Amino acid sequence: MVSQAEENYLKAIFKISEKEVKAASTNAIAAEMQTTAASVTDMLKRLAEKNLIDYEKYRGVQLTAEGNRVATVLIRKHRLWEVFLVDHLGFAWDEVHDLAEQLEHVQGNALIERLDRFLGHPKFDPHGDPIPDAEGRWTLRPQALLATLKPGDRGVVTGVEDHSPAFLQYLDQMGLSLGAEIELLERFPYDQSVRVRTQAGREVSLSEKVGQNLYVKIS
Amino acid sequence: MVSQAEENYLKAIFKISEKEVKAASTNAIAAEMQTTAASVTDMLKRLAEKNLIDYEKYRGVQLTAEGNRVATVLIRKHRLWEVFLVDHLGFAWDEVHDLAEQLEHVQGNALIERLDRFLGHPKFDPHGDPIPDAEGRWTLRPQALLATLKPGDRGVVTGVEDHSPAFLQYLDQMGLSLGAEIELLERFPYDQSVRVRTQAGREVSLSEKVGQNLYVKIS
DNA sequence: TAATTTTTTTAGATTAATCTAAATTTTATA
DNA sequence: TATAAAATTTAGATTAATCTAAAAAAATTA
Ligand SMILES: [Mn+2]
Ligand SMILES: [Mn+2]
Ligand SMILES: [Mn+2]
Ligand SMILES: [Mn+2]
Repeated sequence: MVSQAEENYLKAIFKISEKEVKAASTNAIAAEMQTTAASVTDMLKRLAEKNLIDYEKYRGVQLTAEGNRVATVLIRKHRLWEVFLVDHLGFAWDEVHDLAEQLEHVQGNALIERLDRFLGHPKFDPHGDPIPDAEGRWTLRPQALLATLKPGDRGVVTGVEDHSPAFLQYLDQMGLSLGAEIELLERFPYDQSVRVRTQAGREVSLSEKVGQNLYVKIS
Repeated sequence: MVSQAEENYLKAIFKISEKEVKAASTNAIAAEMQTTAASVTDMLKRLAEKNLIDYEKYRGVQLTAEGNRVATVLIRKHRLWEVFLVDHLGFAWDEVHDLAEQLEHVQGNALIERLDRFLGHPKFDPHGDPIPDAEGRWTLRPQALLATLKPGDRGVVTGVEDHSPAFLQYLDQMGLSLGAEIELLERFPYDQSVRVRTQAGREVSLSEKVGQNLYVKIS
C-alpha cells in the first residue's frame, strides 16, 4: 500500500526529475511539497524502505521503476479527472487543479479505465499537459515557448508552463485559451514584450513573463 | 474541519439513529464501523468536543444539528457518485459502494452541485435509496417489504435492505433488478417462501430472507 | 586549504487514529 | 438486592505524518 502522502511525494519527485537530469534534492522536494526539509528526510527514508526511490544520504533521490509507475498512474488520474471536470461538469480550466489533487487519490483500476473510456481516451488535459495511457506511455507534442517565436510566426496555443489560476484567467481575458490561433506581429528587444494578433483579429501586447509561460505549436 | 474518519463516524451514527429511536450506543457504532469500542469512545470525545454530537458517558450519543448536516451531505455525495458510476461509467450496482466510500470524502461544494446537475438531480441512487437535495431534504417513497405482500399483489422493485454484492447479484440473476415488475403468486406458510412472477413472465421461488430484504412499491 | 555558507539529517515533540488489556459502570438475573 | 454479565471507559502503546531546533555534512568562497 502507498499512502496519499507517499503518492504526493512520488509525484513531486517525478516533476522535479522531469526538469533536472540529476537526482532530486531534499530542498527541491521540500519546496515542491511546501513543507520542511526535515519532513522530507523522514518521508524519503520511508519511500526508500518501500523501494519506491533510490536514496543515499546527502545525495538526493531518484524514482525506482516502481516509484515511476506509481507517479505516472497518479498523473494519469489527475489529468483524466481534470478533463472530466472541465468537459462534463463545466468547470473552468483555472478551477480544477485542487479538486483533481483529491480525486487522483481515489483507488480503483476499473474506475480510472472506465473514466478514460467515458472521456474518449483523451491525450491531453485542459492545460495541454499530456495524459499517459494505461501502459504509462506519453504523447509528446512539438511545441515552443511564445518567447521563441519570431515576427510573422503563426501558431496555436497548446499549453502553459505556469498553471496558476491568475495566469489562466489572464489568458482567457486576452483570448489566449487552449486552441486559440495567434500570429506574432512584433517583438520589442527592450523588454522582450511582444505584440500578438489573436483569433478574433484582436491585437494584444504580452510581457516577457507571458512569453516564458505560454506554449504554442507553430504552424 | 471534519476529518474523513470523523465524517465516517457521523454517517455511522446517522444510520444507527435511522433505525433506533434511542441514542446510538458505543457498541452499535463499533459494529457499524468494524472497529473496537475503545476506538469509538476516543472518537466520541473528539466529536463531542467539536459539537457534532451530544455525548454523555455511558449514555450513548445523538447527532447535533450540525452533525446531522455533515452526515446528510456525506450521504448525498455518496449516492450521487453511485449514480454517476452506474449511469455514466457503466458499473453494475453491486460494484459501486466501495468507490463511493472514497469519492464521498472529496471536498468541494461546487463539485457536488455540478455533479448533481450533470446527473439531472436524481432523487434515488442505484439501490433505490433516496438522495437528499442540496438543502438536506429527503424524498420518501411508499414501499413495502416483499415479505408483507399477499398473493395477487403486484408491484415494482424499488429498493433493497441488504446492500451486499452477493444479494444484488442474486437479484440480477432472478430478474429482480430495480424497476422490475413482479406479481406475488403464492406464499407458503411453512417457511414463508414465496412464488413470484417476474417481468419476463418467468416464475421464481424466493426465500423468506429475500422477502425481508427486498422493497416493492405495490401498484 | 581553511573558513563560511548552504544543505541535509537527527533529536525530540505533537496530533490523529488506532489497538489491547484492565478498570469501571450499567444492566440483567438469581 | 446482591451477584454476574455486558457495556463502556481508561490506561498505555503504536504508527504515520508532521513540526522546530540543533547537529552534521557538503559545497562554496576567500
Ligand atoms: Mn492539475
Ligand atoms: Mn492539468
Ligand atoms: Mn453505497
Ligand atoms: Mn447506494
